[in-house]
Amino acid sequence: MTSGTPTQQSPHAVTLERPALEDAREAIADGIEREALVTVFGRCTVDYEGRASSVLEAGDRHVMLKPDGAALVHTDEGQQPVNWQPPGCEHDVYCDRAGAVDGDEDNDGAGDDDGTDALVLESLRSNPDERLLVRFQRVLQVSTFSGTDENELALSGTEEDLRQRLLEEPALLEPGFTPLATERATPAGAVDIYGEDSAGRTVVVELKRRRVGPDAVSQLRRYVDALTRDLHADADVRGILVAPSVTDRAERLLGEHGLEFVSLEPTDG
Amino acid sequence: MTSGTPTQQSPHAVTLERPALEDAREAIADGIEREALVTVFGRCTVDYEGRASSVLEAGDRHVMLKPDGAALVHTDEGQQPVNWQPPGCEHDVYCDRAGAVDGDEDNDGAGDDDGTDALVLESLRSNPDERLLVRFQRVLQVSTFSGTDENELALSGTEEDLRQRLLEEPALLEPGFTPLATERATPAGAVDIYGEDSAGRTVVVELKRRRVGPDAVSQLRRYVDALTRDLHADADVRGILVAPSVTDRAERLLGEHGLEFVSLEPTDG
DNA sequence: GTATCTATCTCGACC
DNA sequence: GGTCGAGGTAGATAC
Repeated sequence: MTSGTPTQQSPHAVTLERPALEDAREAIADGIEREALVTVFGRCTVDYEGRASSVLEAGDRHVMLKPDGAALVHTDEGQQPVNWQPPGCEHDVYCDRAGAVDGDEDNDGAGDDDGTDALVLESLRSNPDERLLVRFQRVLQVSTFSGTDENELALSGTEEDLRQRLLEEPALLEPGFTPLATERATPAGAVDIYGEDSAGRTVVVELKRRRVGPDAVSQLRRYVDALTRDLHADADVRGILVAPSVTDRAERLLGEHGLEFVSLEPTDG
Repeated sequence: MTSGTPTQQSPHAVTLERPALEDAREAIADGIEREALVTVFGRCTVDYEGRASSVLEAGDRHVMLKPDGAALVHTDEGQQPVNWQPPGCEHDVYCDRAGAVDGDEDNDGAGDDDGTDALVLESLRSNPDERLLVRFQRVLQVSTFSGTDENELALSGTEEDLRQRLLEEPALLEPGFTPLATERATPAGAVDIYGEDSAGRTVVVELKRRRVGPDAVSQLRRYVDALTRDLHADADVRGILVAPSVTDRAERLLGEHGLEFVSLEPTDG
């Protein structure tokens, strides 16, 4: 909760269990207003319309609304939400009397005693125009969470680490290699490491932190082609792919195009 | 909750607010045991070690453990979890007396009155070996959720829809185009649509549901190269990229390699 | 299991 | 804003 404003209270969580839909609506609206993280669990349908479109019939799901405008709908399976909306969206919540949902006519669940038929969460995005609609027939829990989170994730073992490693010890590529630039621009994009071998030939290095397939080889090939044209028609440009390993198809592609491979891990481990 | 076993009770949510760490541990262990979806909100540190490694210092975060073994750690920002574990992991929860965390020596929060220093959630994966450790100094809420979710997401507007559209109406590509196969195998991978134009020339079609960059052009190029070699040395193989639009760099690449582009959306909208 | 490719990819960086 | 490439990408599918 990076909303560490001076007015930040101590961290807290407020929960309603089996609330009437109108009470749930009020708690959610209040949570959005106070820029809390809001969760709702209950029986709902989900509709998405935008770049693609989707429909999800009734089931019990967990919905999270973040103060930055993100929305997540999770089932009990999978790491990914079944539906979502990215940060920057406008969240809205309201009760809907008109939206009777077939198959749920006999309102025997909780939250149906206030005359409303459904609690609707709406999340809107522009550019592209996209809309996420979660319609709850029954709400089992609503929570709002506030807190502080000043720290950021420190991640290591990335491609950036691999680059650092190679720049600090260029001989890991091959004896006599001299790095001259990183992120060197070419018409085909920026080259990871640009340098010279012991014979003075231009070397293009493409780094990948993990085992690579044909895509990485094509990428390296585009860089080599672009640099060959950029320098001289008959320039001798070597292309070297650096990664822990390559797939068979990628290895064949490397051979076909006269490219090389050096096995190296992001970390010394 | 697709765990729709015959013994499935009615959907329910159980919540503890500001529990002692040992009570939290018991509720979480019970939730994991009953294959519920478990959430924990509180002040925690997060460590990940595996393909890469990461450290996240103390802050208030929302953790979700799914019955399929997935784990998600969410801050109040971003659509993506700050740390996670994929489905298939083993979840474990225990209280830790030894793990005193610097900067939190004066235990003034809730849940510190039972003599334990931290509540630890551990999520283990094998192949690759990866470990996620969430250590709570303070727990503000624990919830366990159960329910039923029989329905699956129905998504449209995908690349598959684009393929269907083109197969039903091949003239959308160009008059006289005849599709002969989908997913035709080549040494470079499977071609989306393989067919013939009105002059009997082989046509390779690569589909993308959205605006494409250089990667898609390289992919198409690999297919055309592979098929040219596969058929005859002097075979005339056309490569056509079908997508809503292309970037400038991709367009230039298309021209360089004699490939073509047809603008088409996944849906008629 | 490995390999390949799609994705409402998300995210950040750079122009 | 668009473009580009990385990602602990995840997820599906074919081998």
